[in-house]
Formats: sequence, structure tokens, C-alpha cells
Amino acid sequence: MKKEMEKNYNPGIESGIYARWLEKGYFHAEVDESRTPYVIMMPPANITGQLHVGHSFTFTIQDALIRFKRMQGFNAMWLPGTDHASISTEVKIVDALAKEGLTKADLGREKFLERAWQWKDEFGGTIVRQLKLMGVSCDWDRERFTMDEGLSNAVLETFLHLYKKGLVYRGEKLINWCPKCQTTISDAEVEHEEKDGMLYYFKYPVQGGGFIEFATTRPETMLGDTAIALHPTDERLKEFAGKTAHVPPVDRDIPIIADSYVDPKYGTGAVKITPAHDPNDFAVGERHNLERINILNDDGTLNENAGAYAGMDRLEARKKITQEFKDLGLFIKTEPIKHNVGTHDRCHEVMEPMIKLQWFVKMEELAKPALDVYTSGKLRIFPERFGKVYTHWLTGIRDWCISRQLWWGHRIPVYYCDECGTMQAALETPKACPNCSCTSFTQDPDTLDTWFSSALWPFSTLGWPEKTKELEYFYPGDVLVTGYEILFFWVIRMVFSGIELVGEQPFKDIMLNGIVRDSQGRKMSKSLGNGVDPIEVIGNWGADALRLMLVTGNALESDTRFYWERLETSRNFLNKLWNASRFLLMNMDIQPDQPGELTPMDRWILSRLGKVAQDVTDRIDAYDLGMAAQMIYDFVWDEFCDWYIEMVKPRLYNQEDPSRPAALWTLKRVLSDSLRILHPFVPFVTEEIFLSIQDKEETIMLSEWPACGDALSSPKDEALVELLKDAVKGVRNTRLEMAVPPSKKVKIVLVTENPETREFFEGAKKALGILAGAKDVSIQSDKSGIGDDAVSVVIASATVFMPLEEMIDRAKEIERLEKEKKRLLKELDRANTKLSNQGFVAKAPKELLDAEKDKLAKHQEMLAKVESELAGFAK
RNA sequence: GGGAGCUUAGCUCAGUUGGGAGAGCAUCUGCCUUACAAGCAGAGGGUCGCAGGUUCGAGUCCUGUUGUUCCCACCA
Repeated sequence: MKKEMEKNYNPGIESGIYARWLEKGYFHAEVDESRTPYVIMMPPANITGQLHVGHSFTFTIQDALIRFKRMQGFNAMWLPGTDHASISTEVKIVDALAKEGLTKADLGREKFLERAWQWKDEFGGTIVRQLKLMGVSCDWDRERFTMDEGLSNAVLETFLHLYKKGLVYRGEKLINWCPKCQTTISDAEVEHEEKDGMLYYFKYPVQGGGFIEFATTRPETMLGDTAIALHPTDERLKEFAGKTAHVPPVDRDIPIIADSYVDPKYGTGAVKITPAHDPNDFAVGERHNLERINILNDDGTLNENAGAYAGMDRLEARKKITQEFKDLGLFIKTEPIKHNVGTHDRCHEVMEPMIKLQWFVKMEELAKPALDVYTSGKLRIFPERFGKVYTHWLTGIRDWCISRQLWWGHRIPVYYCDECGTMQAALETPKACPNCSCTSFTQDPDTLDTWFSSALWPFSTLGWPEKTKELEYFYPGDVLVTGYEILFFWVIRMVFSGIELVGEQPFKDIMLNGIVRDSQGRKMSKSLGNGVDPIEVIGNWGADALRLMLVTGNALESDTRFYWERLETSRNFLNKLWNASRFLLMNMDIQPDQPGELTPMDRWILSRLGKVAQDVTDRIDAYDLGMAAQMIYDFVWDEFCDWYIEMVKPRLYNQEDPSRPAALWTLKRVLSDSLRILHPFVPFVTEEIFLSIQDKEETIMLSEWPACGDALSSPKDEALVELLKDAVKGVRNTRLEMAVPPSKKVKIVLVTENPETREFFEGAKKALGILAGAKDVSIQSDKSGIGDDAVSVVIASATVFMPLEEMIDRAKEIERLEKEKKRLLKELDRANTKLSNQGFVAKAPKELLDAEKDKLAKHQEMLAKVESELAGFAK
């Protein structure tokens, strides 16, 4: 069979392949008790926005893993889906409404949700289409969305379960409030940004005369002060004992208290206490039973408790109140400082601590087993260093605030009696109030944190809480692959949710990947405009090139940079692979089923292949995909293309050569196995080529992963091939040094006393010729017939002579041989030094010692030959 | 304030239990050798951030330190 392939690789081949895979149902996995499942849950993509190159990165890793395991015979199931991303989506819809001059309130809850569902249909669809261009082999029949009926039900069931156990509760606590998004956010969503700020120094008048000085970064919170604190050892306490300080703007007298929270060395050693707007002050307030005065409205303006400042924005009030204190003579000074300010990670608005009645998940009890599975080794984290981050976060974790003042999401299943306010948690509106028998209820207006539902992803997608056969078979999954930035938000929460609700951790391994940065190492962001659109890249270079670039030669857990040049390198490799295949097809007029009589070269490349298959397998199993891809890349380009294909050419070109079928068989075998090993990384091109070079199997996707470690060659074969390579390299180098033009085909005489080496080179004569650019190669056991003036290349256990006749430059040859002699002397010196080191001889492993001795002997032999050639020349 | 990563060729990065420093890109020199110029054959280029220590032997292990990035954190 002779098929025609285009001269160059063209990523255009990708279109059509994916559709065929889909049509054939290769991605779909069914429950099958006779097979071992391998399961990955795809982190659901947010329905906001588009696929970005970070998605490409993490999904390439997952696809490589799933394709690898599928080829190994596992029942591989990769479940895809999308996330409603409550706050992100809601903010985007609100923005879109604003452009139409509308607000949420104008639409009302129901109409707003209609808009949100329209949004979901549009952007959810876009991201799925884009994912498909990447070549991901996930089971689209099992695609889920976090607000699907089944998943929503799982959310409600979870809430009820935790509610009944007392693990979710409603409480009035200090929470993080985003005045811009006007919702609570969890601790995990607060980002600490270092900002330039001012430390303001003021003083309050003390009852009966005198002042107490203090400092603050938020002067407006003075309006909510209900105490001023000193360290218990502070001398001033004696003076101020039992007295109150006066807060002029609100005309309030506040106690002067002692609390060890105060650092007597910082600032003035006195701290104003605002229990309603600061976590520390809140704690102090609890200890001293202080009043909590909330001074803020939800939008960040001051409320009626702020007296004259009511209605003013908090930042404006800050200026005004400072001025008032100046006028009263109570202002001391300001001092510029850098301090960390909590901001909302979505909108970067400065977050305000406030006291509000919210829903929380009690964490202590849930965190414990999640810690245990890690410390006991049942849950593995790659890279390992994130284990520390994992345990640290779970240790001393505070309760998780889960209620959000948003509309888009799962509404809290709690109903309040309209008469007496009694609350009931239920799947549906209750029939009657257990307290007053009233039948009219109002559901809690809030929705749940988006991560509350994604925490259930590994099992809600499989039908939980129903005991489905899918849940039974596919749960727990094998590995979770995701970016390290959502370890807290998502990964940890999946772990404790899985353990609490299903009774088992949701996956065995966690693999955290880094992020893709721009070529200067900066994060890709809209504001910088340095983002790379993967769809555009795929359009120009193909998904395979993008995937290969992202995965090759990087430790995937560290951040990687995006370079267009590296994309080109990847594309070039694909072209190389393409052409190696074309080469095979051009010569493959027969398709031998049997290997026939293999030569040492064949056995060498086959055994290298087996070794590479083994190494790649090991690397992938250790989640070291970067090295795995690099190894098969190097094998294909260097060993297979640059060496094996070149040395096999004379056998192929000669129809009469008895070793021709073996060469063809080997070529095809090595190529097709290489394609299989490459397939997880570059699925499209490998499928295309695989289908061209054979017609027994209908897809490479389901073909068998290559056998590892085939022991086809002996160390002897490898040594002989190494010798051949040395001879070739030696001749090539010498030709350059002796300025022999490439067009000049030289004559080569290889001399060796070793009969086995002679036999090998007899068989490899033509290969040596083609590789070294020689027209005439002969093998001899001695130097007879070769003049003293032949250029010589000394390799281990042989010498290659090039009788250059008229072209010889004697001085140059002597110089060359002297240089070689010098090099060998240096080698000998090195080996001798090592071997005369008593410590080394006594303690080094035997293999190393033997290797050193062998090297010494080899170099001695080579030196002798070089010296003899030099002597011949000197005559 | 606590923790972690990184620091290796001009650039970007590999380097698995300690045993002669690697790749890609870039630079330079030759080649249109009938799979591939998206290619082939070569070359140059590194006191492995610095200082100690352990060891027969350290890029690799230990201690300290420089620069850099990130994460966590309630100092007004």
C-alpha cells in the first residue's frame, strides 16, 4: 500500500477527526464491573467568558492522563461540565443590564433569573465548543451544569443534612462585606493587598481632664467606637481607672479598658475599639461585653448611627471627621504607612467587616477527617509541598460563611413563618408552622456560595444522593487536576464534603498545576491585554502544537511562560513526525507481518523504544508529564529520525537486500509505537498518521499502549551501534576539521582486530557510508594497504582511516592528532586520579569502579593508537 | 509577622535516590544529501546566586545568606 501524504504537516487535518471520535462514541464510558475504572472529574468551567490558555494547560494535562489510561485498558471516564459561578456571572449580568439602563430591582428576581439562564445557554455553549477544539476526550454524554436539576437537588440535600447535624447554622457574626457587590464573601475570597495608607493620630478627652491618644487607619470608625483599650500593664491605667473617654462627633462616653490584645509598643499604646467593624475589636468586645454599633449601610455609606455623617460615603466621612477633630484640637498627626487591606478578589473593592445575620458551615468537625486522609497517606498531593498548605489551611480554619445576597445560584432552603418567624429547613415550602400553625412562609432570600455546590461535583454529577450504579462504580475518582489557586476554594471543600456526605474521599490524588504567564512572566490579564486566545492559536498552529508546547519540558506544577517561538518548535516536531511517516509510506511497498532477521541496529532501536515506553509510562504515572513528553520527543527526533532512519536507508533503497523486510517491519513498529506514546499529548496528528500507516485498527485512541522494556537487544548490540555512531561522528568532525567539502565523497577503511566488530561493520558498511558521506567503505583486520598518510579517526576498539590522497594537509593532521592525544591524556589523568583515591576505591559502588576501570583501559588503548599514527606521520 | 518556590549557557527552562553539567530558542560555520530548509551536519558559550558544612565525591544533602516571585496572616 502506498498512500500519498502532503509534504508538510498541516494542522488542518484536525478538523473532522474530533467529529469522528464523537460519532463513534469513543469518549463514552459505561458502568462495566468487569473493567477497572479510571476517573477524572473535570473542574467545571465558569460560564462567564471564554476559554483561556490556562484552561488549555490544565485540560491538556487531564486529557493526556485520560487518554493514556484508556489506552492501557482502563475504563476511562472524564466527566465535563460547567459552573454557574454565581457572583461572577451575576456581576456580568448586572453590568449588561446597566448598559441598558436597568438594575436588578427593575427586573425583579424572576426576570433576572431568566436573563441568567439565557446567559448560561450562550456562554456555556461557547466554552464547550472551544473545549472541543482542544481535542479533549471527555464523556460529553455525562456533561453536567452545577444548576442542573439533579445537582441542585444534591445541594439542597446537603444543606438539609448539615442543618440537621447542626453543621450549618445561622448566626450574627462579623463577616466580610463587599460594598460594591453588596454581598458577603467568605474568608477565602478576601485578598490581602498591600496599599499605601495613612495612620491617623487623634486623642479623646478623658472624663475629669486629660486626653488619651490613639491611632487608626480608618478614622470614620470612631463613630462606632464603644471603648478604648490599653495593655493591662500600662501605667496610664492607674490615672484613667474607672474613667470614660468622650467621642465628640456622636457625643458618646466610652470606657477605658485593659486588654492584652493591645501591643503597648505600637503607636500610642492605646487602641480604639470598634466591635462592629473589626475582627480584633469584635473579640475584645466579646470579652468586655461591649456594645456593637454598626455605622455602615450595605453600599458603604454611613448609616443613621453616624449622626451628622449619615449618608456620606465612608471615604468622604474619613476626611470630614479628621477635619472635625482638627477643629476640636483633638487631631495630632498623620503618618504614611504601608498596610495590608482586605479586598474582594473579584472586584478588588476594599472589603468592610460588618456584623450580619448569615449562614455558616461549622468547620472544625468537617476539617478533621479531611486532615486525616492526608496525614495517613490516603490522599496524595502533587507536588508534595502543597500538602503543607493543605494542612495549614485546615488547621485553625474558621467557619465558612455560605450565604450570599445574590439571586443567581441555589437559594437557601429555609423558610420563615410569616406569623412567628419560626424557621424550617426543607426541600419544599412547608405546609404548616410547627409553632403557630400558620401556613404562610417566606423563603430565605439568599443564595449559597457558588463553591458550596461545586464542592459536591465529584458525586452530585453521578446522581448522589441517589445510590446510582454510576456513583457506586465511578466514585471515588482517581485524580483531580486543577490550578493551585483554587486549592482552598474548591479542592479542600470537595474533600471534606465527599467524606461527610458519601463517606469516602472523592479522589486518590490531587495534582496541582501552575499557571500560564506571558513571555515576560506576568500573569495574563485583561487589564494588561497580554492574554493569548487559544482559539486563535489553534486556528493558526493547531491544537496539537499548542498542547505539545504547554506540556513539554516543563515541570507542570510550576508556572510556565507562553512563547510563540516554542509553539513553532512544537509545530516543527509535528512536521518531523509527519515526514518520518511519509518516509515510511514512500518505502512501504510490502507490509511484513513478521520481524524476520533483525540486525543489531533493528534490535537497538527496538530496545530503545521499549526503554522509552517504560520511562514514559513511569513518568506519566508520577504525573511528570513534562518529562514524559520530552523523552518521547527526544527519542523520535534524535534516535529514530536522525539515527535509525538514516542508517536504514541503504537497506530500504535496495530491493534485493535480504534485511529489507526486517528494516520495514522495524520502522513501522517503532513509528506506530511512537505514535501511540505520543497520542496522549498530540491526539490529532497521531490519529491521522496511525490511520494512514495501517488498516487493522480503526483508531489509535483505543489501541494498546506499547509494551514496555522489550528485551530485544543485548548490551552487545547497543555497544556496536554506539561504536557506529562514534565512527560516524568522528568522520564527520574530521572532515570538517580537515576542510573536506561535503560534496567530496571520501573513501573509508575501518580497521579492527575484533572479529565481532568486523562482522557488525560488514553489515553496516552502507549505513556507515551514507551517514559519514563516504563512497567506498571497507573493513579490514589490519592496516595493510593503507598508507601512513591516511587521516585516522580513533574510536574505541577500531580505527577509521580516510586516505585523502591529494587533499591531505600533513601539518593539520598532526595538529589534529596532537589535540586528540591531549584530550586522551586528560581523560587518563582524570581516571587515574579517581582510581588512586583510596576513599573512592574503598567506598564507591562496584559498578562505578568497574566503569572507571573500563574507561581507563579504553582510553589507554585509544591513546596507543593515536600515538602510533602520530609516529607514522612523523616519519 | 509566618510559610513556600525560584536563583544553572545570551533568553526560557530540564536535571528522579549525591558519582564526569543538558535541551529548545538565539549566535556562528558548512550543506537544496531523493522524509522533512518547518530540514541536516557541526561550533562557541556555564567558578550551577553567595558563604560555610557533611562526604572519597555536592547543581543535587545540611546551615546561613543575596535577589526574586507567590501563598497565608486580625497589629490599631
